[in-house]
Amino acid sequence: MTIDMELVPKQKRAAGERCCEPVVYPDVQREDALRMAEVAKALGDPIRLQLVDVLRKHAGKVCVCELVPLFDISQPTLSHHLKKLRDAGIVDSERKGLWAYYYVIPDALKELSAWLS
Amino acid sequence: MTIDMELVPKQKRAAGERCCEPVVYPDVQREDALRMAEVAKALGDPIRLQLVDVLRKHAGKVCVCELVPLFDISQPTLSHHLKKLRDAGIVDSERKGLWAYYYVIPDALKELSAWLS
DNA sequence: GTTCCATATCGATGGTCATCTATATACATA
DNA sequence: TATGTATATAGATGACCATCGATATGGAAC
Repeated sequence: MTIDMELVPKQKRAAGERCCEPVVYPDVQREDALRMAEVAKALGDPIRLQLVDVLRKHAGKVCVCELVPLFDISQPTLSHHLKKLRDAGIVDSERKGLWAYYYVIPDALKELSAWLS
Repeated sequence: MTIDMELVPKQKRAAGERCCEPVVYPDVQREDALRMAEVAKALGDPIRLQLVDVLRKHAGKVCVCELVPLFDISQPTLSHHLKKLRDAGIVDSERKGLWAYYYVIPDALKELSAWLS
């Protein structure tokens, strides 16, 4: 890309000095950033991060009733966190009678993980 | 770990049925989760995620004056985002005269990246 | 010294968040 | 049908967030 000289500080431009190397536009476009930031935001709470950690450790699906006693929060608050994770597309759930089973959606963390590494 | 039978629903316990496999405690402990969630939270905004993307593309340090025109936000708002990233330990800055240079701290994203993959 | 510039901070605003208690929902048991 | 149980939703509260315009800071140029 070219440099818009209007963006280079005037006082230094006269002396031919630049503040730094030409800037590089983000490789990550706005839409990619929105998608990945949504996932990162959902992981930006320690309880949700631990929830995802527990769910990922299980091959199968985990009952909410097993998750509640792991955390020092009320059941509605846990339910709220699970909803946040579901809204972010990280987990999904399945109902069987009274019980609800949650699991991590395969590849849900793939894009963010790839960008991070 | 052992299962606390008090946590297993009573109606099903009588029949010997379990809701799911025994739960596994998070491998990620509270302190690890706090640390990683702090990083994830800082990346949980599309502008900050793009900022980190731009900074990572540069070997050296990038002047704030080059960053401002890349985003459709005011200079104070950009400054606020850079502060958030610095508070999260993701970036650091250096002043030279009027200009401020930001760069990604090596390995700042390492722990979260490793956990994600 | 005075003016100009890049960046950071301040103060306000409207929105979102995590959490709780209380309640609803929907299924199971007796 | 009546009662109990697992989960979700509703409503409230106090804290935090992204954003802005205005201003402060502190260095550079004239």
